[in-house]
Amino acid sequence: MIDPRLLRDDPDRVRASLAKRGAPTDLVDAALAADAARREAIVAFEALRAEQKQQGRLIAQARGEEKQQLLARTKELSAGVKEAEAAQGAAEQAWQDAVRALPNLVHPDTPEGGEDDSVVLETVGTPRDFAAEGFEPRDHVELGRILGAIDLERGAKVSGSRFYFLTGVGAQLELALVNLAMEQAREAGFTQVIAPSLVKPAAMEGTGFLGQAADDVYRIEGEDLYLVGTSEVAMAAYHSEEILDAETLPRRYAAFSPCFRKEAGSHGKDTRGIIRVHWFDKVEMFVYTTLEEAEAEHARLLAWERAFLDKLELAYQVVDIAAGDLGLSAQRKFDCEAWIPTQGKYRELTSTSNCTDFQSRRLDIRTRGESGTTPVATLNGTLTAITRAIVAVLETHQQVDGSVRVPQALQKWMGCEVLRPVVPVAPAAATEGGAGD
RNA sequence: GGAGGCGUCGCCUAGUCCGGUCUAUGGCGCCCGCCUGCUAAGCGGGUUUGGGGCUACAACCCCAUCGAGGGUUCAAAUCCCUCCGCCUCCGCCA
Repeated sequence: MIDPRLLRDDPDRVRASLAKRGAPTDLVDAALAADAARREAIVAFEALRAEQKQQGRLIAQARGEEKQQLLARTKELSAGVKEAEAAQGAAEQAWQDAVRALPNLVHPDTPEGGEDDSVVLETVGTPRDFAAEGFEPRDHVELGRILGAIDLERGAKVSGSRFYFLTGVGAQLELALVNLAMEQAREAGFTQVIAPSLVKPAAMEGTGFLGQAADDVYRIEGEDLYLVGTSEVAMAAYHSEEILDAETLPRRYAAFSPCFRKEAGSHGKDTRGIIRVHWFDKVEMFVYTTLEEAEAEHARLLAWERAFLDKLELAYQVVDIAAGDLGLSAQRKFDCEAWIPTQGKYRELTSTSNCTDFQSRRLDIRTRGESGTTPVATLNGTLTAITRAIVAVLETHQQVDGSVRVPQALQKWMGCEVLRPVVPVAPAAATEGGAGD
């Protein structure tokens, strides 16, 4: 939630931010009206309540006749207090709803507009040129099959579409990626965490995932629990309702957890393979820091994401996500998109968001500064989302005979330099006009 | 799953039976000041959090806050109900 004081003092700034996202600005007027109504209700209730308390003090001291008279009078007051209290509660709730509906203010440098307006900041490495090498790359589904790494048929049989089993070197790859990510995080000073993937509504709500993203969230039937789509949810709620000592900031966590997404509204998109699935595992960086440090920390998170992609020896680009595509919580978001050879394009592998004080206000996470307690900033960034990392690694480092070269950094965790087919494979098809062999 | 115990403003703690200067006690820690060669001790003061009024976003005043939410009552830390969490024992399980 945004700073209510800012809303009151400078509503035009909030309007401008909404406009940049392409969202309706009348939300601001609704929130302002709710704020005025709320304060009015508070004043009314508190006046009555103060009077009631004062009377109560007199009654405690009074005796006999005098006491009876006072009692008669305060009985009437009591009803008024109850009424005013209920009115205040309702006004408070209406105000909460109105303010919480407002998305975070966007960063001044965030590109205006929707999905198509995101800006590529940098391109790193060069996509591998299979044509020059003279063979047609296999996609990760095919590679997964011949390496015995990914079993999609049985995933569908057991759990349905968009599910998979990682087997053999596939399972090894997941563990290797997790280990590599956790090792990097540990060396950078992160605390490693294994986080729960079932959370209470407050955690989901507080991180902003029950807003427009609610359709994508699994809820457990008959229980007041949700399956998280990212461990950001659990890690943001981790310090909820706490005041963190300033000396302990920044607090950096690298959390492993499974992630679950309904992928509602993406029917027909990425139906093949494990690019878009209902469940995957992920190592997520999550940071609590001061508002002053947030932007610099965001740059650091991006650098750590890039360092990891470099270790996987991938070609990728860094994208500054446009305002309309930020989601409720983020002030700014950078995606790292890796080149997927058989798709001929860059696809999101990791993403880092600066949520400033938006989540911490909702979850009540503060720090004690010179000017009293203030909300902290929260930031998150993917170190590795397993399935997409596997797709990029398999497709990028494949060889003509169906084997896959293991990036150097992963070799220590894989215990080998090359993944070899477990079934007989013909050499990949030659590209037309390619060098051949 | 069953039985019992507990939850008070950083930590510990008084208060809860029997509702009313509880406007929450005391200690520890911490902060400020005094004293003092220095330190310690001693002495004095301060020290939950959120919100509102008024404003210089100060000072001051007010309201809420005793795990959470309801209820009873003129009045609730205190009585009643529901929920949550922790501890002990039993059962079960990985």
